[in-house]
Amino acid sequence: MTPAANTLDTPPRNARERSRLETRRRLLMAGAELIANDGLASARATDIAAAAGVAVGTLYFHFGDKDGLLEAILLHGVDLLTERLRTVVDNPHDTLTAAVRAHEDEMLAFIEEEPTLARVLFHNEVRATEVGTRIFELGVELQAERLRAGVADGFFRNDLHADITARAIVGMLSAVLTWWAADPSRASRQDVVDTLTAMRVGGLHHPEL
Amino acid sequence: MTPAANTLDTPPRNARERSRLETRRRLLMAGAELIANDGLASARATDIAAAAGVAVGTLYFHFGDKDGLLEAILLHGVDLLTERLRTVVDNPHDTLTAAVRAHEDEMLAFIEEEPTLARVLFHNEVRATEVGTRIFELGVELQAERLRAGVADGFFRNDLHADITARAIVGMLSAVLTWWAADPSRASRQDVVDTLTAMRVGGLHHPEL
Amino acid sequence: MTPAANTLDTPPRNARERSRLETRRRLLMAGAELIANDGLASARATDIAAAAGVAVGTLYFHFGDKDGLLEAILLHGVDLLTERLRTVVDNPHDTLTAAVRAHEDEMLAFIEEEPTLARVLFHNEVRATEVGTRIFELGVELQAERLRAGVADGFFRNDLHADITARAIVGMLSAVLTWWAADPSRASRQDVVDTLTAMRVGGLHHPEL
Amino acid sequence: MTPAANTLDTPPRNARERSRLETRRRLLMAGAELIANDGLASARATDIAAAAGVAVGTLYFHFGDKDGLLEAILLHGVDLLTERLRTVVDNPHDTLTAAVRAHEDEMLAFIEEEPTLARVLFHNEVRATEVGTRIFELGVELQAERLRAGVADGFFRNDLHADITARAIVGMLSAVLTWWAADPSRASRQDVVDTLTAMRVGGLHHPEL
DNA sequence: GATGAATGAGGATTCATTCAT
DNA sequence: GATGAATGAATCCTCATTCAT
Repeated sequence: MTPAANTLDTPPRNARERSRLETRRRLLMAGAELIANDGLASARATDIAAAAGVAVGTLYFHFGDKDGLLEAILLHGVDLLTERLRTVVDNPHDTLTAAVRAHEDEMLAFIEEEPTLARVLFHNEVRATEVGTRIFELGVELQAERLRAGVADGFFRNDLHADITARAIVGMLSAVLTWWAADPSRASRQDVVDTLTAMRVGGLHHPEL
Repeated sequence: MTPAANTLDTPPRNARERSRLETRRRLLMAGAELIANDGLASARATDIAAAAGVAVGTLYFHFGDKDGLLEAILLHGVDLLTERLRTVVDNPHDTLTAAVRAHEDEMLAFIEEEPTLARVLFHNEVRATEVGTRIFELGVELQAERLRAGVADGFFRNDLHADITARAIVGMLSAVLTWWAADPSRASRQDVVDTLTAMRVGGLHHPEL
Repeated sequence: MTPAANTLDTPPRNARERSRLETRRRLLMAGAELIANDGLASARATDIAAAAGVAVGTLYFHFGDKDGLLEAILLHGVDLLTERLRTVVDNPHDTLTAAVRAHEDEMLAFIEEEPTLARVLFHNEVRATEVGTRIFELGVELQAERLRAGVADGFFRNDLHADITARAIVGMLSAVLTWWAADPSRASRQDVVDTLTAMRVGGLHHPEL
Repeated sequence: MTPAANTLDTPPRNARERSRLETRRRLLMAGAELIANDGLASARATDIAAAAGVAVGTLYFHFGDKDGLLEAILLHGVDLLTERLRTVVDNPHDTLTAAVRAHEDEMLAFIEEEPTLARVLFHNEVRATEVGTRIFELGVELQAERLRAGVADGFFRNDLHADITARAIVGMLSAVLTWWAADPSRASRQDVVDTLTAMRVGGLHHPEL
């Protein structure tokens, strides 16, 4: 019933599909905007649809329910963020510190360049949602894998529990980025990056180093 | 109209006051129980009152509104936790690691001994609340002060921004403790303490050490 | 949460309970009125509450949901009808025909004296409901027992299947009474009673054959 | 705009018309299937079209609206059933009982051989519909005529009111057949036929009385 | 102090139907 | 003939809160 979700895989074949994707995109953006500004609970389905210039039913046609819209927004945000981070990971870095710093830097760049999306992705009310939890757990999972890889490569100390450490890192990032995304004027980008990098590197390196 | 909030300061004078405090206590416990088990949104005011064996109106008499009850529960939890942590802080520790470990240890002990209260205090849905945010910010504030003191004492590196670091630490603790409080069988207490301690100590010590 | 349902068992103890029962009664009657006149689907919860002079929430407080109200109305109708029929059953009748006729007569009397309730109880839209089906099946059950008793007493032929026969009888009554309750001017009470009695007692052929 | 309704009268002239009729048939069958299994309210127009392998618009092109589809299904069912019953009526029967029995027998045969269609034709939810009522009243009308003919021929007693009796008979059949069509394993075909025949011919009392 | 019946604004969701392509 | 994305009026139900007793 719901139209195909994979927006990115195949280019629109015809005018009708192009228009459908355009409508979907408008709903996504309007939803992100309202949620970022008013909060999740205050963002009524009707308002989002109106902001997107369509009828409520259209929102439900595309996303099933309000949670479906939220999920689509979050996944889109994750997609964009992941894309950016991939380029960081692919580039070689001389030191662990440099690698971590590049990572944090990219995150802050994402927040600056996609402030609306970022304020939804990093949002306490959203975080408390079922969908939000799923995304958070996804992040923990990814982080845990990266840690295990780092341990296998000998970069990280192996006496830490990857799952718990991963959760600690994601929790730390989530708290700081949520705070900063809500109002980047609270601290300079440099300060945030410095602090997060120091926290992550200091905690992870071999104690004897 | 609302009875004095400071329940703990002065002992009940007479039978009437004792009964009032008893009612208040029952509401507090029933509220914590329902919120811990069903979540905040599912814990209806009416249900909490029923679980406490009183009428809804009584809940409103004692706490003003539902948020008032939540706040009272959280403050009670913070009280108990603070009490425990004070003994840790007052005891001298040989090393920073020992001090931090004692701190984390006490937190986990609190979760084990007051599981219901802990599952409210460390709860994503609660965290997203206005009251929950206030408590969180309180924690950040305390942590920041402790950090600043540590820097002044020369224990901590002074190139980190206390506010951001404090937020990172509290976010990290919040994420891990919320996860562990929901189901302590997920990881051994030892593992959690080890990981949190390593994260906090590693990130904080002088790089050259 | 829902107030005690047994309205008839114990008299109201105090003013508050008396008022509660009065509200409940008003909702019951308003619901029956609107359903009887507009049909089930057209009788909006808000309208019923307004007709009863209370807020919608009050309807939900008393009956849980719209189906709950319908069920209460139907059970009330069944109660009244059963009460009447009991007096018929208790009175001895010389012949089977007389007994059956008295039974049908009482049903029509009920429809005449409680036209609103009757038009809900005997209503196609209501009949299609889950609750309506339950009530219908209740009638089938009762009829089947009566038949079995009649067979045991030697009044009825024993080569018929009580369950199927009971369903046939109730289906027949339901169709005719629904039709007549909707507009009693369609046929004289006498004609309806005569026909139903004849059908139940003797079938279609000439009595002498 | 709507294609000619009389599908059966004239054979399709060309490929285009054949395809149109095939589409119509597929919608009819898909509709019957979904309504029979999920109920009328749960059978969405979109789902029916999907099950038929066409777009919703096609359903509306062929049947005008959802009620139009339902009506077409019911009329098709009535057609098939009438066809069968005609052969019964045309055959002479020695006794009234034999005639009635043959009639009931044919009905059950129809249910067994066209279970899906039968479960739509004999369906409480459908019965409560405007279209369903029309079909029901059609049955009552036919039955009344047959009764009047029987009285004119001297087969039936003339002291019964044809209209009321007809309604009683159709109500009885409807209730029993709806029940049996939903699950024929509930009773043997023989038992159902026996009971209905006995009810229609002779009533409940001992035959010899 | 306690009670609990009553409130009613508020929002998500449904789904038959349309019409431009 | 067929398509299917878009429509939007229509209703149910929730639940924190109040206040007369």
